[in-house]
Amino acid sequence: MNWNSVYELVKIIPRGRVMTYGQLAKALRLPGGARTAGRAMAASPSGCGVPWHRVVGAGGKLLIREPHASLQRRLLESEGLRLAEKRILDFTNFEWSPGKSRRGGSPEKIKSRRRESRR
DNA sequence: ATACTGACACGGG
DNA sequence: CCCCGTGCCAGTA
Repeated sequence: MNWNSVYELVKIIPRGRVMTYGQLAKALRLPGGARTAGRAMAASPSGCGVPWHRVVGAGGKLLIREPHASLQRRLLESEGLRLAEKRILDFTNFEWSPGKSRRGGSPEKIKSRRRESRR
């Protein structure tokens, strides 16, 4: 599969922001949903401009296992994100969506938008 | 070719 | 709040 689209989207995730696999899948309309997004990220070339560490599980959960888990945590902390043992604290404040390129340092509150797509 | 696993998400206990 | 099971697609053995 051509994960190029996925990588492109991941590349445009601003520093200090994160996106979930599900969101990625929805944005690109990937068949299979988050699973496919996860696969794409797993196949993402290391150290090639793809900030894979900015992609996390739903709710900001850190699903990646070692040896990349430590690296991801370190990178996220480096970007100013506060991390718990298994998830990102205040994740809702850092969740980024394409189109809402809101730069300004302090993320605004995100409205509770769930279940938008209803066939 | 089939079977199993995997950087997921959601529902239920 | 936590953990477990299922559905999904693609890649590898």
